[in-house]
Amino acid sequence: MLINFCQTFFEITQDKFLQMSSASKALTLLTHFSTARPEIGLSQLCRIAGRDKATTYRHLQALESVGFIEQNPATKHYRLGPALMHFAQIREATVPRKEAAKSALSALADVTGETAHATVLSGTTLYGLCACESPHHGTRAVIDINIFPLHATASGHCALAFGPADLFDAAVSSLTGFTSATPTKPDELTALIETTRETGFARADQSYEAEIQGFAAPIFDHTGLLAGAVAVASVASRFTLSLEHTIKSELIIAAREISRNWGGAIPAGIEAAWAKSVKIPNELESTS
Amino acid sequence: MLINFCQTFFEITQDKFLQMSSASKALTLLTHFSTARPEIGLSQLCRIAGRDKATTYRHLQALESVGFIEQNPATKHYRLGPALMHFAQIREATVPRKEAAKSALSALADVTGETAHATVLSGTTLYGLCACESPHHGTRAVIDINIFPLHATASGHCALAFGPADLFDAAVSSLTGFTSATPTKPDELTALIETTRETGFARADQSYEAEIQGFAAPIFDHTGLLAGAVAVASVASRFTLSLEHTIKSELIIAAREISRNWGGAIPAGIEAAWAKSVKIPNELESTS
DNA sequence: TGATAATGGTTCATATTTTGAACCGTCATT
DNA sequence: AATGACGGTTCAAAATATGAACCATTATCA
Repeated sequence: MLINFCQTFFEITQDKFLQMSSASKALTLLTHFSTARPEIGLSQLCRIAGRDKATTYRHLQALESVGFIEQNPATKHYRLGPALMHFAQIREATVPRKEAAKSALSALADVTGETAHATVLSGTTLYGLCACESPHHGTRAVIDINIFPLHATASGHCALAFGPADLFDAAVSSLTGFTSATPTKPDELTALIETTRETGFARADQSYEAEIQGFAAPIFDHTGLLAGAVAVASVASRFTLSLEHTIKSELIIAAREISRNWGGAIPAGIEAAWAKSVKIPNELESTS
Repeated sequence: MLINFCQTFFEITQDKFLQMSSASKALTLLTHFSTARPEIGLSQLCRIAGRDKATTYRHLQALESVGFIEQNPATKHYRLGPALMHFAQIREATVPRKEAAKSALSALADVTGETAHATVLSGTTLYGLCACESPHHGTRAVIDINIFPLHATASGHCALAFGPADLFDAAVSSLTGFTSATPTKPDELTALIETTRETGFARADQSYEAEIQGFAAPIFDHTGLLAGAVAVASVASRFTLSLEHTIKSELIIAAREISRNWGGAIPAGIEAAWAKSVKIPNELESTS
């Protein structure tokens, strides 16, 4: 998100820097490194970051002094440093993934008044990670399944839409019919996946359990690949357009937060799809 | 009294920070987090870092704004942030040191039956990179990935013996005594370093933890300079001359392999020292 | 319970640090 | 030999960092 922000709103960043601390300015340099562009020279980085050479140089020196950046002695280009490995290990020990998802799910369940849950993709299997029920209503969805069928659940459609391509073969190989609405033909499934890709959300309209409306959004981890999905299961009888809007808005927030906590970020394409399918802006928590 | 102490302590630390950039000062706050102390409150951190509360607070804000720190909403304490996972991923993709070291460490742990680990030197700090325990014995050393004291660990002695000269000053400035065998006088440390240079190995005889014998060999990267160390921590009670011989032989192999994977090579002088202190030839895989 | 001390967070005048245009030396290209 | 791109450096001007004192809450405890 930070990367997108910096690259997209490039002209604004100069103004932005006026109220940034020096440390933030230096650290922002790190966001320009990626697996696609792992090493950057001084002049090149100045151009990318849109900042003065002397300043950029001093920032790099500061970052190098604490091991966040190191210089390739052969090319004089800079790259991310070894200290990052060290701190990442402590971070992972401090905030394990499940723990990190819990707070987001709790908020999601609380605001929507419905049951929220998160799933994790491992190979071609989608496992339930944890669920959070809202005490708001007497009737509510109870998530007690461990393995989520790819073809019949909203989380599964997210995985199929944004995960590795080989998932589709795995899905069509067992198109079990759970309800009358379960997609049991490959074409039906393809259409649902296509809709999911267009909107950034998956919707399962009583396709796994009758009376349950499922909505899901994808989550990504540090590999940059789909790591799982976050979903809300609501009772169909009290479903409204207003609730749908709330669920979608909150799913975006939750998907962003969980991805962030897992060291990943929502790809720009999905953010764009969300922006189109949900009208309200969602930059609430940035640069607070 | 307490005030006096605080002020003198403060002036000392202040000297250390005089020539540091603001960004470095903010980033050094991160070094106070560890698996043993994963969350730190504001006041507590001020005491640990010996800095002003307002300054520390602003530094934390800066770090939080870029995701290097986050606040536990429940306790208001600070902990390492999610951005570290992101950058560590890119770093590892750029320079896959950890991956490169793993296989060698695994073999080292397997053959010696003891715990093997690798450390990385960044500035004047020696970080733990990864550890590999052998399932061979019930009791074994457990390496809590952390910062390795230069004066008290075998890896540290390797760094002092074969790394940059300014490490020695950094080491003598904090000669903390961990056990009765910890070298706490510069002269003692100098002697140990000298032995390390002569043999090409460092040996830490219960100088960091009681009952732990540490052996280490230096590893070098593409810069031609010392990059870190590879070490074996064995339980003192089952230590024998035969095991020492095995450890040294295997350390040579591991140090060569890791250095090679990191784009470096063992300097001829150290190879010569090894040849003298371990009788069997170890030129098995060279110039293949 | 009420007094006390510790906590996280904020303010503002002071002065230190950061900043960037211009500069230097080197290297590869023309 | 001229050119331009590169990494790196300098110094006056200006934005930024600093810390003592302050506020509001929250333990702590007599």
